[in-house]
Amino acid sequence: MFEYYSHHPRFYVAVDCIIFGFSQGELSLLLLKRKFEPGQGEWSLMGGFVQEGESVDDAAKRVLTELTGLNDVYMEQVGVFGEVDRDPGERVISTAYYALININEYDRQLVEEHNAYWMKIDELPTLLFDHQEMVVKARQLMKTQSATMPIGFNLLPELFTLTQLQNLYEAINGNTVDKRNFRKRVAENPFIVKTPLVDKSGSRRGASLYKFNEEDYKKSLKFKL
Amino acid sequence: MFEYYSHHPRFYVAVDCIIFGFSQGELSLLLLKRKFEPGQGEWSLMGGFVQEGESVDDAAKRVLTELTGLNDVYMEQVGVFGEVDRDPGERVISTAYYALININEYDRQLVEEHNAYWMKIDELPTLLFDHQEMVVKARQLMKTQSATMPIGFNLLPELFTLTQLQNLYEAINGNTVDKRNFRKRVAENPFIVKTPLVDKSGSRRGASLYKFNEEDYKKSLKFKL
DNA sequence: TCAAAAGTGTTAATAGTACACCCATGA
DNA sequence: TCATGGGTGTACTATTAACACTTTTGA
Repeated sequence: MFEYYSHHPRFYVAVDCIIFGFSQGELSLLLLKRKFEPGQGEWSLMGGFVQEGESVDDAAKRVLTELTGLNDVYMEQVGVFGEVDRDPGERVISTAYYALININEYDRQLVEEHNAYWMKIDELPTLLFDHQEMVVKARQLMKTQSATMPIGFNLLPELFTLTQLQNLYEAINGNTVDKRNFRKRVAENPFIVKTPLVDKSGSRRGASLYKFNEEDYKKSLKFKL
Repeated sequence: MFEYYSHHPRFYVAVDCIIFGFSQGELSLLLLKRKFEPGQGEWSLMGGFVQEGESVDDAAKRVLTELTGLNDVYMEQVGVFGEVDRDPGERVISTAYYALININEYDRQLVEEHNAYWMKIDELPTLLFDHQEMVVKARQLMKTQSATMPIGFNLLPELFTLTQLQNLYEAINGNTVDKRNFRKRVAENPFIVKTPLVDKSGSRRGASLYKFNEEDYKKSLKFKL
């Protein structure tokens, strides 16, 4: 086409996914024990190569679906990792994305086929290449974004208790907060609404179930917790 | 090497730079009036292709130096732009970076050779491809980062008055703030230190010149303005 | 009846915002 | 002497943080 492009080199372009899940008050990542070279036997993020006719964002979605069977998952771009020797096999430029999934809803068979396991975020194994760095950056970004965007709900079931929500925010921020202060903030948030339903599984007394009203949020696009 | 890679397509990978400058109380971007196809005659960001043996970050630095003659410039990655048809000539995956430079210190001849001009940030021309989107994302990111990282000083001379500093923060945040409140915040910041020097160019009375103590900042890595 | 989680208000401390006048100087 | 930008303090408001006991109910 234009001569402008043709003297320049071309590169393999990949995507890698930092897949967050939440259960039992703890954040986890879905990691692969690699079945192939390079890095066979090592732990890595789920990744894949960008294809012709596919945007980078779409490649990330495809790769996530290949592993989890899920569509319409919340994903955000973390950044480009473009060091020359980051992959010892060949030069590959990779874009990291984080994904937030409901840990109860993925396709267990696909995950098993890929040799993938949930690992608690504070007990992660050593990861190959620069995947460690991707995870650090993804955690940081997710934490920042969760303060001003209602992304945490992607990690919870549609109906959740306030204790679950508080545990989630504590896990994301790596702190603990006072229960009364937390619930006061929730009460001030017009998009977190109480349902008449009660979850009896976590206590004898039972806890009210809440949901996030996404429709109303989309009208205002303001969120704070 | 590994067969793993070889079936996958390869892509041109580029970088584009959103170059911020500050003078007369206004933020500007350094933009090119393109001398070549595709997009000849249109306005664009300064860009270039990643080369073999060069990291993506290094490509961004090189491209910035090609235009401005400056080294050691503050740059941050804004994100990957990977839509299939974003460049009508060929498929190019581009990573945007923003750069903050002291508007008094670039190489004017190089800039002229590249057909580049400073354009006020609120009077930008229409940009080609998805460069508009890159600029929006860069402005947003820069604004966010300037609240918690001492990046604004890259846009100022080493010695600056408090009025200049206030004008800068107002330009970044798109607001105006009370002078006394602003100066109170500055006084609480241990890294912004008064020098005995006075700038008589902006007023009859003269204004004290301040500097940012980068050494002390690096020891604490905490910043707030 | 008691263990275990749910639920509930008030007060103090801190941070942020609003506001107006005098000062120093060169032309 | 006066026009211009530099410099300063206080009172009010809003937000955030600290803190402890009662309720419900199934085992």
